[in-house]
Amino acid sequence: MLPVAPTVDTTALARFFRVLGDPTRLRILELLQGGERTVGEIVAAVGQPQPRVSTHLACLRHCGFVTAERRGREVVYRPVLEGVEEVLARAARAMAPVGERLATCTRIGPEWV
Amino acid sequence: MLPVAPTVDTTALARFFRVLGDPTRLRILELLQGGERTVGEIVAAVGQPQPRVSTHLACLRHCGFVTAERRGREVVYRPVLEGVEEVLARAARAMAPVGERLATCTRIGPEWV
DNA sequence: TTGTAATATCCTGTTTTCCAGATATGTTAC
DNA sequence: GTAACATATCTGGAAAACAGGATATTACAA
Repeated sequence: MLPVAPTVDTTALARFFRVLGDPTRLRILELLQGGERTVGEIVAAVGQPQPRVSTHLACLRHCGFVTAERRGREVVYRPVLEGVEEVLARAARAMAPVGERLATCTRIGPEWV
Repeated sequence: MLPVAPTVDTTALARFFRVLGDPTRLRILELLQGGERTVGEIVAAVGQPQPRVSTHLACLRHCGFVTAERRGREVVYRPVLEGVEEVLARAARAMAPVGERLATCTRIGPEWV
């Protein structure tokens, strides 16, 4: 079997999934699906230190998942990438049968449970 | 705003996305959507060293994305997790507007382009 | 201007993940 | 049994990603 060219840009797609591959970023995206939120609200909602949340927001921003708008001394975040909600929903459903395994599987390399 | 409990198990979901967050694993999954394949075929198709492919296959196996069946001296892999195909398709579409950015964004941490 | 609130960035150490290559296991043929 | 083939695992090392905390930036108020 000859090497096969990927049907989509797997590099970009993998990176897309990697952005989604962090619990905090996922929670932020979920939260923003409820409408725009200030950083302060997001920090309070995910219950993690502000610098960390800010870094994750920067990631989502740079990768084009969300946009930020300054309003006075606050900054409001809002989702911009269409279809992400759908991806999350489908993934949550697809994952269900292996949820247990994924939750306990702490590593991706060897030392698999 | 009070801390909000995640609507889904974000830890497991994040890990799910992490499994998808590698180009080689993505290519393997795509390939397997065309039906079952032996390891040899997969190695040839993705054009990467056999031990590496084997490790990625182990990951997909342990996480419940695929199953393996020994047939003589070969091992045949086959997808088992329903809905993954759909997730990949939706993600590929959702990603399109930011594909460029994701492709050039080599890091997730600082040093953003 | 000085202070304070809101947010962003930088620095450092640790963990996770990946790769490369060597080697082990299992299967069939001779 | 031994050789050849197919696949899996192990080892070490490099790099990416993450956490924690200090610090910088921006905007507003007194």
